[in-house]
Amino acid sequence: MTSTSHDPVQLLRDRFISAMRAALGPDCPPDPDPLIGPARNPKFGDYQSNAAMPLGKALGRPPREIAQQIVDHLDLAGIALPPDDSTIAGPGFINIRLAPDAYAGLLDALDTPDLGVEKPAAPETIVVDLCGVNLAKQMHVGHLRATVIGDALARIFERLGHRVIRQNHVGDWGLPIAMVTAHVADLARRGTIDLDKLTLDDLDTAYRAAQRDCSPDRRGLEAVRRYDLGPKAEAELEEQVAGAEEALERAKQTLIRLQSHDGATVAMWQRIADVTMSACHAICRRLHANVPPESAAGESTYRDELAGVVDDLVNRGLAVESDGALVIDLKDAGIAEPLLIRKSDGGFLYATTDLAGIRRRVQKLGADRCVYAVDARQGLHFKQAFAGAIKAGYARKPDGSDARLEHAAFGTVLGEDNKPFKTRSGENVKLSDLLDEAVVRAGEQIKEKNPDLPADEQRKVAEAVGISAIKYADLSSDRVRDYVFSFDRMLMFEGDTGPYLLYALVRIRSIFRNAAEQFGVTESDIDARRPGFALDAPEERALALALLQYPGVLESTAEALEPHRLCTYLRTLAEEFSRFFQQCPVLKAPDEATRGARLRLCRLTGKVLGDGLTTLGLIPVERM
RNA sequence: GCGCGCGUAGCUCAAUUGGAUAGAGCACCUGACUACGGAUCAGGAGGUUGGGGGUUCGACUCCCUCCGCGCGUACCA
Repeated sequence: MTSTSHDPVQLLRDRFISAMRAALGPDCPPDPDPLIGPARNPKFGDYQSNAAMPLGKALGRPPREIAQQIVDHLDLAGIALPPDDSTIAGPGFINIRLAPDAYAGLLDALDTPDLGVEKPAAPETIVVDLCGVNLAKQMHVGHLRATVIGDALARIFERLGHRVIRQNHVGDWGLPIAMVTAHVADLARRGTIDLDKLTLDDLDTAYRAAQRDCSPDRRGLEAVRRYDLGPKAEAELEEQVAGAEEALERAKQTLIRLQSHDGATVAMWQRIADVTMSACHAICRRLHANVPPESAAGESTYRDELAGVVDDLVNRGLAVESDGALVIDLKDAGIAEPLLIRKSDGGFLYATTDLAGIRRRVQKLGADRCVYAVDARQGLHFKQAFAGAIKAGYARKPDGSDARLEHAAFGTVLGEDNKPFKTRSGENVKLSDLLDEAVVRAGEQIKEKNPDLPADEQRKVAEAVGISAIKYADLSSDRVRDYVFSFDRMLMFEGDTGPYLLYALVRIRSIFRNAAEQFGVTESDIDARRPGFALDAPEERALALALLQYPGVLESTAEALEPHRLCTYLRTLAEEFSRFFQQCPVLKAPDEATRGARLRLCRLTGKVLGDGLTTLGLIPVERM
């Protein structure tokens, strides 16, 4: 497999594979992996191969001997310095230092419109489950993660040239939704609310009221009777229980009417859906998360498929009865807990819907890969649903293989007290309030640090910085871990934060504003003339090495479904740029050639940084 | 009970998936042509990677065991 890549890792990989084949002959594995990566420590070189040690183990020979053999057959012409005494080190590391004149060529090759990211040979269709709002409920921090992480993953796939289909699996069906529908209908009938001016706040309140009204306090009633707390308390609770049972019954009737497409009931439900979804889409737009209306694929859209799914599973003997319910046994997949697909009362469960969801994604949407950005607490559920879907053949692709089904699980957002992020009274924090506060705080800092910014730009910048800060805080640590939500930390303008990354880009923009003023040179001039890279200073070479890693980082981020890798990379890139910027004068460079070379380096850094930030879903600005 | 996840510097987090002397940021200390945006940079200090055992050339990473925290464990989604 030859590569036309300009990514040094790929180039070195090809050279190493040839060398390994030549050096080891029949001992060489059929698909040798040279294990090339950026050098762990710059003092050893720029890149390293770790292939000799595992080979030594496999062949039962000293790894250094194997390393020597590989090096003897290694042709590094045009890429790296020829091997010397320090090439093989330690137990058998092979260290590579790029040839000084290779840097410029590699960077020049990277400086294409797609920044070295090659179109995939076979683009995949990847369905990303994200956002997952519920009808009649405010979005909160949980939705923040599902939206921000899901959108970032989707953007990364898109950036790599895959076909991405976003699915907002809206919780818009079932008894809880029927409860709130019935409740809102009641309120409307009594004239307590105005349907024309219905807000999500109204619905959120109604949702909780409906939940309460439909939960009979039987334990309370028992307790009152057991401890004989008096006829008054007993009567109150009896009334509560009776009322709740009645409300629950009405909700069930409402659900039946919904299922049978009763006009007035459906209209009420639709009104609730419209209000919820327009609020959801407004928040997503504000978050710069691409969750368009057409990505909505609520549970309701599966309602007519569920009976078919269950019949199918029963007919094929995959689902069996157990205690009156229907289950799929998954012991052969190593899962003790069976997957419930129908309740003993005949109702379907969310697993049923998710099976139908997988079937639709793979069979109808053509998914090669289904990614679910969903809370880690759903781990067992997805393990079961995936195993069940595979067992049922719902994940089978036309070529006979199974689509990849992956749960991009994320941890809980915690408050400063290390407990799940809630208000003091134990309520979920509204996502919109959270965004507001981040923006206000960002605005205060911007006003202080850059008072000359016109007021309207200040507002725009504060919005971008505040939102980016929240998103970066959510994306920058390992997905599955819980993290503590702290405005103070995420909005620091230094350190590992969104604002710091935005700032690095702002400095580059500023250089070009000055370059235009002082020398009449613009970014598009640099793009057109493409002045040669110089890369004499160590800071320039370090920055160049960082830039060259970009395509590889995007790949590994997509493979692992871990946006924090891209975050870490961008922060390192920003740091390398700051070092370069500190050490190497650009506009005050000693001569015109150096100035041009450094402007070109700034330009390319700006492109990669800007591209990376956008790919994560952050919002770059010109000034801040 | 069983299962899953987590435990790394005072704090918040990384570690190319088994590689070299475990790295960053905050906070702390010392410096930087009086600043191409200092919202920066250079340096210092800070560690028995929860404990113990094992696997091997090599372990934060894999296996066993114990401790602590969180979550999940069939008719809610």
